[in-house]
Amino acid sequence: MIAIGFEHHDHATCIESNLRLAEDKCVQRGLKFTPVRRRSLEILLREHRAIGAYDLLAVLADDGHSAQPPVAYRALDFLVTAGFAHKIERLNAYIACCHLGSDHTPAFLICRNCRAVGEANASQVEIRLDAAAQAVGFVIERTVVEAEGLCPNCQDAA
Amino acid sequence: MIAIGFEHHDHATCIESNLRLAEDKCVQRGLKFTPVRRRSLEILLREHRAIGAYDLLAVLADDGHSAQPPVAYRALDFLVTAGFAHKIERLNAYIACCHLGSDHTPAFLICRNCRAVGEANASQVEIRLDAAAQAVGFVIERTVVEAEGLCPNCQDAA
DNA sequence: CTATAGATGTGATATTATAACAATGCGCAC
DNA sequence: GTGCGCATTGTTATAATATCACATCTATAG
Repeated sequence: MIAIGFEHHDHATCIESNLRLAEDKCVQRGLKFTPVRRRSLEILLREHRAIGAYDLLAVLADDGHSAQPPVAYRALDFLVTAGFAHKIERLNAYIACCHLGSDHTPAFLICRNCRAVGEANASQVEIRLDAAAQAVGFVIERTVVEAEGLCPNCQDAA
Repeated sequence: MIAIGFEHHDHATCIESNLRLAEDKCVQRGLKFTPVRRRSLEILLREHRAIGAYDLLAVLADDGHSAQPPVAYRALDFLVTAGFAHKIERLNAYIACCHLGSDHTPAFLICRNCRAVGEANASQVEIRLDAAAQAVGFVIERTVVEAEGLCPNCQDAA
């Protein structure tokens, strides 16, 4: 299980390539990567932090888009459904996916101080939970794994 | 990893004994198990389902308590902090703990249809995540593990 | 008895999310 | 190319969840 998100990397390239990847996926699947949707993903990609729907909305509004909540929620819903972004339940906030497109069960490492979020693989977790679930006849459809704590930077600051 | 919550059991006894346990814990730790707090836990214990803060508030109001939101949120905060209840992040709702008092990392099985919630042990999950976290220097303080799906009853109904 | 800290009462407000319906645009059958 | 159908977007309103701020009460340690 490898965690991504707290290492340094070429961020401009990271944004570009993920946007391209998303575009490709949309073409493959016949989804419409409209300007608001594309721009929303771009905004999320600029951070490796969780962003609230209303934060996203504020940026979209600056761009000249309509500033009504459904605009942001629809874009987020599209991105999450397409697998381009995830919702961080613990924060009621959203983050761009960093293994864009590949099918996966993410686990998140959430800094309670700066809201930076790292993404790890939780497939092992899912397997174990599934065993427990089967024992009581429960069928799992989706799993949320979120660990809250302090990221390296915020530990140093403290 | 064993899941609890979907089996039949003597519910009256379950409520009674958990309330007594909570009372004991409060005495041990010098916490005040006030009427609103006790009643709130009782309300949560009556269900093995997740209850919204405003649902709880409505019941408290019927009892003659003040119907302002802080009443419910304070009681819930106390119960969660004491380990007598958990918040289900996925639902923004609350549930009584069913291993009351024992220190544990819970994992939840949440029925998306009836909101029934089973509690399993996630200590294995925590260990694995911790390994991934350490690799990037992240310190985990708390872990949320929530699986969403269909409980045995709701599978039959469908 | 009294100072204190924790608990509660209460009104206001912040934050997150959805409903409902009209208007627009875009691909496609004809 | 026209018009039909459907997904997307615009817009208003409102629902659901959560917190702030400050006054008042209560138990209890000293």
